[in-house]
Amino acid sequence: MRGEFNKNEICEITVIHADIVDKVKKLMPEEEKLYDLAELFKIFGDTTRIKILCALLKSEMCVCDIAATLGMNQSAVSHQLRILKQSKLVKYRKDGKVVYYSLADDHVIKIFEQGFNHIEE
Amino acid sequence: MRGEFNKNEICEITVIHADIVDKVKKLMPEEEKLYDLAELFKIFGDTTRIKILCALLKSEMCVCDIAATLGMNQSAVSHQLRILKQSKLVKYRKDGKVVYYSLADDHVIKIFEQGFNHIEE
DNA sequence: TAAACGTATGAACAAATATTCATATATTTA
DNA sequence: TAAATATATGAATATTTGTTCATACGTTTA
Repeated sequence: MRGEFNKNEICEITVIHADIVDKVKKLMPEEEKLYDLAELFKIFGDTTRIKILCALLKSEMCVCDIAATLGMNQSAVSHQLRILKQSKLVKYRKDGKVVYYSLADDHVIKIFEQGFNHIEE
Repeated sequence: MRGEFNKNEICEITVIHADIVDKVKKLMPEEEKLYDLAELFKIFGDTTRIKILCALLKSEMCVCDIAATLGMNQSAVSHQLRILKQSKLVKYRKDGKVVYYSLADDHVIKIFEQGFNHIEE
């Protein structure tokens, strides 16, 4: 009874095709790289951030105008902008007390395109 | 003192560039589309699911082999496969009691590519 | 220089979600 | 047919995370 026996082992994982498991294990990218990839997509996995990025796709905007466009309060938008900034998806410039945000590069556009491709079919 | 006044209003959002806000509002995709886009990226925003997809990128695999490859228990993998299945990112076929999963189409590859492009610079 | 204003941020709270555990289901095999 | 096995799933728990509120910071202006 392998199941019962294995319950006290380090790991009760069963393997059916050891060859495939070995092959795929070798082909998998580094753990850290996959972690970073998930972290990146996590940024896109929030409606507020998607809306902000989508707005910046159309125009550079200041914080309060973004808030007005989305119908959200300034604080919520500011918090999310911080996350987008940390992920290097947006950049900003200051003009007096106004801070203008814009897309950091065109990766956002490409990622959006692929996303839309999937949901539109 | 507009700030204090507005605290009792429906909405205290300030607008600096009304023209830009109006323009961007018109150009924004439908709310529902953006929601769906965020939902899609949310799927990619989890390390376990990223690893599963990455494994399936290399080979069709059964549930327990995926679990063995990732060093996770069968239940956790099965739960995540259900989510991937619902999002139509993976498909499956049954052979006796074994269920084999594979990528539904090549959208996953494209989305991965764009993601890696961003983190690798 | 004091008030107003645009933005940033820490803390608190609420909601979402991933994993584990136990168990159910379905298929094969002895 | 009973036992073994591969997978699925509901419930519980723990963690993560988004929003709100209050307030701080930095800049402008009266």
